[in-house]
Amino acid sequence: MRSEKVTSVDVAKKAGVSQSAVSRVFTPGASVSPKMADKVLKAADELGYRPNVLARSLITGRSKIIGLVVAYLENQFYPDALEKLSTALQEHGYHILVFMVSNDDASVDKVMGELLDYQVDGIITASVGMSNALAARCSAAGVPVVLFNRGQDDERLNQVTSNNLAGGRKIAEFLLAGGHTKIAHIAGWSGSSTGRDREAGFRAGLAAAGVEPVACIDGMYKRETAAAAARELFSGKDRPDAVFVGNDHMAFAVMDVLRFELKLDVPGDVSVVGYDDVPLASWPAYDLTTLRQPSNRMVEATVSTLLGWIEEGSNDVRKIQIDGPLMIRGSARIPQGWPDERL
Amino acid sequence: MRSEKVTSVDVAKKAGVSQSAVSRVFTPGASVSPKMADKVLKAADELGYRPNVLARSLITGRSKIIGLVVAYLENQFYPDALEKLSTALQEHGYHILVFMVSNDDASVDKVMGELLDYQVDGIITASVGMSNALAARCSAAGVPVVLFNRGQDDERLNQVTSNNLAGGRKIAEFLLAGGHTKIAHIAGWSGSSTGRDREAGFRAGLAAAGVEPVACIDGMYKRETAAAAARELFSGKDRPDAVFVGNDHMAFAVMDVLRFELKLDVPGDVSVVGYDDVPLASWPAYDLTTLRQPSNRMVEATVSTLLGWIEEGSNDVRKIQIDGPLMIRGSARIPQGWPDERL
DNA sequence: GAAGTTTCTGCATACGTATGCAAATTGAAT
DNA sequence: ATTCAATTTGCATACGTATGCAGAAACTTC
Repeated sequence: MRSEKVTSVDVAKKAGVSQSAVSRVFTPGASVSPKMADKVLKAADELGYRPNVLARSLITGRSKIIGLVVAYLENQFYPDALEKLSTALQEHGYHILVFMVSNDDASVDKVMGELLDYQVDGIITASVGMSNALAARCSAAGVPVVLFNRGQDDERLNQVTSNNLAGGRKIAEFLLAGGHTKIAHIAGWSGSSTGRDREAGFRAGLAAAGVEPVACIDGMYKRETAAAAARELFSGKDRPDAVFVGNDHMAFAVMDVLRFELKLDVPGDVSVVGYDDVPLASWPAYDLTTLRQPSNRMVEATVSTLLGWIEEGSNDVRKIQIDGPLMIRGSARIPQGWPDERL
Repeated sequence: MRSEKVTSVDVAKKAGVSQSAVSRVFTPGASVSPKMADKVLKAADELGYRPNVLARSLITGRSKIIGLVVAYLENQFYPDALEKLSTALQEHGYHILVFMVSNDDASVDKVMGELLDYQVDGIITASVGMSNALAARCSAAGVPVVLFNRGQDDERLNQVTSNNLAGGRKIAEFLLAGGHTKIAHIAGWSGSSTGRDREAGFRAGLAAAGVEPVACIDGMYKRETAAAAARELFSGKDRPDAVFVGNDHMAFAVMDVLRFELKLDVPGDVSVVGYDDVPLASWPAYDLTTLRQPSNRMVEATVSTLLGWIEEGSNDVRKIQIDGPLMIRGSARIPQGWPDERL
């Protein structure tokens, strides 16, 4: 009942040819005559032979495996990205090996070690940073890294993000145009470039009109933290009339608190704007105005960067920023005559 | 700038021992003297040596890779399960290789072939069925399979589900006790055992009280299909006063239609009950009454089954059903004195 | 049909590790 | 010190595949 592996040697024997011939038939671009290919494929088919990827990778140095490091899948943005990444890579013959981490350096380091043990051809980190030591190790091992939705200064790391600065600014302009005067921000985790950049862009946008946010709290990209922040900001008498929340995942928590705990009307009493445009944002229950991170294009950029390094030996580090439109929906007051970018 | 692999041979040379000695130091349970271990570990450390998992698996026949086949991650139940599965397996030294499929046999067959090429130690399919031919191939290859959240009659396939029959019945009883008289069902995909079992249990529960559902539509586990079904069911004059929706993901779509398109009150006009208890179900915006699939225990059962086959050579096929409680929330009328199972 | 060119094939070896076997070392017991 | 057992080590080989090299075969061209 144990497995009965069929190897290229078996096929060779059955077809009456050499093992190398079999190998060549299954290696795209190798030199084989049609006759040979026929013979071999027939034998292979009868035996149910398929090349062993692991053995192959031992010799080619290519495993066809991409390591994905991710901290949590609760924020819908990430499963969505994972699905798209996996599908896109699959079309190129690669597959994703998943590594869950908690977002501290020790955990990332440990996991990344295991990752390299698998001889992955490349690494994608989703919303996870890397220590410099680690970046050095990957670089030394010749394994390209793309930070997906996270920036970092290291000169060895590719990165793909949305244009968070521009996005933050656009949201500031939108809220100002809507006539809001007391504008707050529940920010993304300050330990992340995305959180910092969105805040910086947002502040810059307000500052251009001589405005300052009435409050700015780190929501840590967590529902609970964001909810607590919302309670703090909006319980008092002199509450803000608008809030930009650092991502949709937190924005949902904030809206829940505003509506169901504090009985405030959104957008009547408070305008709420998020960031990401996850599928849930367009569901009528939230109908959230939010800045879209174009995950399709981000995935595309990630995959092409990675494959460029792996298959074409590229070695220019790319720091890609992709602009996204503001998705205007019902959770924030819409300024008179504001152009809808989606049109 | 290309990679400089350091192998066990390098370490052996540096430590002045044989390659086998190095191998043994890194093989748990092998016979090595403390002195030897010290020498080798020191050399390994200085060179930054780590064993090559792929080369190792070539010889041991164990890749430490588990293939996960999954159709879509939009339904929050699956990313949640994926996260838990991955974390649990990681603790045992295994990792998940992801394969996305569309849910038709051809796609599954193709992908499953690639899967076996990677010499995976085991396969988990999440909400995806398998052709018999495929089951046979996995079995012949000695690769254990666990169907997660999907049942199938094949005698070679392990499976872990919630008790869908009991769950469906429990929901019927709950709705009947609430005094509902016109009860409809927007069912899970009829091509899946979960969809069929939930419906069967639900019908049985109603039948026990001499009641029949006023309507029963296949929602295909898709938002759009479920929404269309809701429009059809609830647009007319003589609308149902309760609906059991085959999973939470569809139930959210149904609630959106009821509230925002048809301006009906939930649960005032219509009671809605879902199935899964994904995190979103407990958010106040939906506050969905739903039957919990205990994903923690389902994951635990999946992992222990799989590891039993892989590491202990178990070969009894397990068909595990796990009971879950009804999570009573605000989307359905609560019968007088109905016991809260969670207490 | 001979010479030259191109295409194809088999041989041998390599990838990085684990493991059976026998030799070498250690330790215990006399 | 000597014998015997137990432990540790190195040697050689195997896992399943890809590929450089040289020879064989096929095809051109005159």
